[in-house]
Amino acid sequence: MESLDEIFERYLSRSRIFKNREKLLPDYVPRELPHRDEQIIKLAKILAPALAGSRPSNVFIYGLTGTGKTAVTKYVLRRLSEKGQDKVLFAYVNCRQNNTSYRVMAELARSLGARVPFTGLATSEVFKRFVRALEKRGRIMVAVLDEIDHLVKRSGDDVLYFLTRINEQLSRSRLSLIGITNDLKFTEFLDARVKSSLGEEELVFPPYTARELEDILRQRAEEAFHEGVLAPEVIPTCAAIAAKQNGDCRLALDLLLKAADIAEREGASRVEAEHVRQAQREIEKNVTVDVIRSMPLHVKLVLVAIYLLEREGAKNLTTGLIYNKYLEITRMLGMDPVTQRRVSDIINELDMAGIVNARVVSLGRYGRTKIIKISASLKSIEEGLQEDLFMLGVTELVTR
DNA sequence: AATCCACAGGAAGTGCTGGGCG
DNA sequence: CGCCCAGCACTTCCTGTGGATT
Repeated sequence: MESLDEIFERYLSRSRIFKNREKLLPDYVPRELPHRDEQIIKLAKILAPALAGSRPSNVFIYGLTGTGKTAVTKYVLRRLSEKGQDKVLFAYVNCRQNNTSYRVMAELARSLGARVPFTGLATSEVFKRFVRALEKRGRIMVAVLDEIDHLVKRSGDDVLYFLTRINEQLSRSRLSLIGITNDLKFTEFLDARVKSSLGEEELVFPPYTARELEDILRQRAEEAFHEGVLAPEVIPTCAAIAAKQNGDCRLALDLLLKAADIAEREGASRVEAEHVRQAQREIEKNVTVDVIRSMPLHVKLVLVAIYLLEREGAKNLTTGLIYNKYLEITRMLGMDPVTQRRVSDIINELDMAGIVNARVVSLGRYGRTKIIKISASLKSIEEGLQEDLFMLGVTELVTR
């Protein structure tokens, strides 16, 4: 066991591995974005008219996670605002975090300095405040709606309808929209008018190949690490793992960061390929554990039911089977159960979160149901559930 | 070809929290 | 103060359905 002194000392005496750790964090936008020249130029051409005072076309950006959509957008906007001084207004809203009409509008209005409480107002009131604030500024505004599919799936396209037509209500100002999504089929859910308006221009981001990921990592590594601290296989390993995950650059960078963190924690002088593999396991586990921890109680109880059934060796878990087990658990705890309808939704939520795998099948005479399988590791499920079960005094359910 | 199971999953509504606004 | 708002977890009521079995 190392002493506290030793732990703090390592940070005081500056890292042996990191030169600048921040350059690997997900929200850092580097000075150059390798292999995205085409997209950068196209986006810049679309947005450039803003500098001349005319409204740029709306843009729709597609691409899987970690293909550089957000980075390219932020990069181009940053360069544009450097050139345009305060001619152009910008707003960036992440619709995964702000996944309701109200919250998106509140973010946009706030970016213009309007005062909007985080709850309490009618959405139409927030619309009004946004319009008023924008009109007062008398500028062109470019609003980025990142992960816009989350918004539409939850709250419909009313906000988008409003935003795409907002220019009719403005005389001194203009609004352009950039919609970013990683769901390629998502436009199907859109109102035709919204779809055509938002899709005035389209931009596609293909996944990075392993080679391209290596280039990116090398460039970042140069900024982030001291020379010679990476074993030669480290970058190719990160790139290869991430390339398998749809060429997800965010994952590649995260792997590199975590691997280096692990190496540093160990007091190693170099990052080795083994650290990358450890990092991979840690990332996978952390994601599920965090997701489970933050879930409402009954979602956890349903997960306990699934977990127990799976451990009992039950095959072909169906909704009904799980519901019965869940009822048993709530009875044991003396709690009121939720309805089967709700449990059906909970199973879908668990599926969306990647913790279980649920698919609807028809068993003919034996009805139509969902077949559920656990897809996360049992260990991380145990870890995610532990605290709550401890509070309920039933830890023994999950630990043997 | 008709039947019928075991649910899926849509629509609308409730009760609660945490906040407006005048 | 009273009334209104959004969001969330959840309920109630409901119609729909793929395909093995009759």
